[in-house]
Amino acid sequence: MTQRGRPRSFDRAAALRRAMEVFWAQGYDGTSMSNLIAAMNVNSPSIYAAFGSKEALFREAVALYRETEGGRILSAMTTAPSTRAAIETMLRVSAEEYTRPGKPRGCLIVLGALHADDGNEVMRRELQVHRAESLTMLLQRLKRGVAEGELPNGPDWRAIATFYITVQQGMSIQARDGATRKALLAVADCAIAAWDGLVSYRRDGRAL
Amino acid sequence: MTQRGRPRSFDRAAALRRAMEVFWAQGYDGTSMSNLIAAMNVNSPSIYAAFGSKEALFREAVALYRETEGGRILSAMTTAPSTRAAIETMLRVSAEEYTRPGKPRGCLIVLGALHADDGNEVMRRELQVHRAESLTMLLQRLKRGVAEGELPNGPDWRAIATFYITVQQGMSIQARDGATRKALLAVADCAIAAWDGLVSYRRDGRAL
DNA sequence: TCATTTATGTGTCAAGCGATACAGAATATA
DNA sequence: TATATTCTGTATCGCTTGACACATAAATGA
Repeated sequence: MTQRGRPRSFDRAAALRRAMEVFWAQGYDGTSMSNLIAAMNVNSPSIYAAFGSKEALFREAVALYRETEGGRILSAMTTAPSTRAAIETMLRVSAEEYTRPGKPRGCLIVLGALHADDGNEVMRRELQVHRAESLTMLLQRLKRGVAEGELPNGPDWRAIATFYITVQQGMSIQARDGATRKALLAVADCAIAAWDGLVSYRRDGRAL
Repeated sequence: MTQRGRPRSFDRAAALRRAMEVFWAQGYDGTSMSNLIAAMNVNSPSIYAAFGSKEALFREAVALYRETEGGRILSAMTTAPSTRAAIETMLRVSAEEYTRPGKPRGCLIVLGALHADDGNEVMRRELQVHRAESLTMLLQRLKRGVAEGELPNGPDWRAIATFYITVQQGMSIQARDGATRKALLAVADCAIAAWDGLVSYRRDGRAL
């Protein structure tokens, strides 16, 4: 029993990529079905048949973003030789991803649904969960460094992880405002400049 | 020749404050006239008579925000005894402002209109200008430190100013995601931990 | 007292929103 | 070839959006 009925006349994966870019550039609320119809070059009944709803389409777009763009940040982080290099790589690859020519600037997951207006509380919370996962993964990387003896046990690693995630998220806004790749890399360098001081925190929580 | 005609039956300043809080919480696009009518407790013809349009109302709301909430950050920065204290104060006051109980979290100017959907390009650009001004003011404070001999002439002060603004903007997103005031203050501490290293940058741009 | 001026509440406008009903077209199975 | 199945384009649904027309209410000035 193979495929029944009239075959789909458009490339579902390609259409999803287009949708992802529109959501990425304009956010969930800022993207209308008209925008999607134009970008995907697919009429709305076919979009609904293939993806279910605007909400479901956004969910798939976010999943695709995490696999592709977001995945490059993560994999770069996990293959780094040291904890410090992992953080540095995360920030530097983020700077590059957020300023790719021909692509929307900044991060879809950070900028996609920040406000809780009337109907989009669900999507906002889902992106919030994804953002929280980024923190968790960075924190796990730090704790691995501690477990392996690379890093001391004293510092507030959660605070440090939060700091670097905050810098990364701020870079999304900077990218949206037109910051160059070079400028974002300089921001990453500045953040890394804090590392040595942060790692050598004393018991009382103050820098040496 | 005093006031002619029927007097206004609502407090314009109070209604503007209410509007500001709605825009602050939901953004420009995310806020509908229905939301404003409900929050301000004023019917739409009266809103249009008093403020002109949704766009003009948002403009006034942003101006009010800058005078009040934003003003507290700036004045704290200008009265600081040293450049380092100015930056530290800016970040710490930001952490406090972004987590005031009973108020929307994060910064109206940072979060108010990030996307360029169909009709709001004008407001996005205006907020962008305001954000650029924040960078300019911080940079001027740094250059003052250099001029007064407090700081050396070598470091890329624009990059350093951009770094601290990036942290501040990232804090808006963190605040939106529910970060506690304590957590944001810890982020500020981490950012400040970078200061000494940044100030002592060598000619070649690498840390000592 | 009465014209003038300004603000108010009711009701509504055209346009756009997300989502579908429907009939026809294109495939697989029987 | 006949039938069942699935996708396509047209056209439109009910609803919300930002904005405003209109008649009325409440003030001042002559």
